[in-house]
Amino acid sequence: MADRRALTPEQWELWHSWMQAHRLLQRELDRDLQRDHGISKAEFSVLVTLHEARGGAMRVGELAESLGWEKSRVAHQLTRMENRELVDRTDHESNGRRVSIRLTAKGRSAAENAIVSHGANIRRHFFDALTSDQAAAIHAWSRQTIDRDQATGPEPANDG
Amino acid sequence: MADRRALTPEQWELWHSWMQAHRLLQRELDRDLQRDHGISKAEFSVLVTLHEARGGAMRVGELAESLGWEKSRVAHQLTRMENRELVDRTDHESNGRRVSIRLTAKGRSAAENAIVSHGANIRRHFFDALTSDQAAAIHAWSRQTIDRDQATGPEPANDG
DNA sequence: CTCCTAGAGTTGACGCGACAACTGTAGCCG
DNA sequence: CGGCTACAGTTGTCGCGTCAACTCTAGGAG
Repeated sequence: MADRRALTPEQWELWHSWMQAHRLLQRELDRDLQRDHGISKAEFSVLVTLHEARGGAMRVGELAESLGWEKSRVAHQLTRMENRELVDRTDHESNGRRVSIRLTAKGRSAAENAIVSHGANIRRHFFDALTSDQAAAIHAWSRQTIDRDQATGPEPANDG
Repeated sequence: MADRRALTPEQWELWHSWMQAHRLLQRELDRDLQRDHGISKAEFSVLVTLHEARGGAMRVGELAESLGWEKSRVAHQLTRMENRELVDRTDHESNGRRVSIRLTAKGRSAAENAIVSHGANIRRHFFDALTSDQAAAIHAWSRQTIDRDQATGPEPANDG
């Protein structure tokens, strides 16, 4: 079934390029965000998600679901962000272990300031250098990969 | 209704999908490699690069150049791999600080065992979900991004 | 009531990756 | 010779991300 050599040299080259390009892009965006707004892109994602939450508060599980992250990752991230006073955790009154996550004033303003410029950076570093064919290819692969993963291993908590 | 003015909703969706798909893929590949061969993909990259080196030895800088990694990253990785007895560092004879990196027997066999199955996993999780047009588009973007990065930031330490 | 389980959330350990600061050697120039 | 610089490599620190193990609460079965 499988060839002796699983991939051709061209495929290895493609693979290597793809990984490296992705890493370079991530580094670039993270640097920009850090320099201009003092936050990382993981922090950005959390801030924006909270900012868009109606009521301004979410539970950890909702955040994880909405971000597509594992809960433990969210918990760790929130710990770091709480230390930096971007969010706070308030015990949900009388509701046991449930916790409400909220933006602090600092977190809110970081979210609002960062969102436009981060979008502009993504555009500059990514979309501007992308043909529509390339965008379509990447999008198709991404959707497919996510769908396949959800089909084969629905590990991230999925209420249902 | 976000303040997401810099990018269209479709672009944000593409971006978000891509980030997540990439992470899922990496996790999948890393899990497979860990389960089947007891190594990570970072370790795999180093092992294969050393395995293909003529003479079986490389210096840290060559490794960094060949992998497209920063030297500090290589040094940290080598420390971990040395602890796990996958490689060893031998002082280059009488040549001051220069160091030769070599595979151990364990490292060599890990490399040889892992390469086919990792290739097969990459194919299964990545290439099988791509048409050749999509692969070409992704390859083009990757090369473009890497070239652009090398043009804009070749690090001041490298050139006089 | 007590035990048992399920779910939400947290924690610790560990590896990856980036950056900055450091060590040590070679070579050059006064 | 002493000092300056360039370069190769290492180290420390920190944030990200995963996994496994843990705590705490609620709810159900005996």
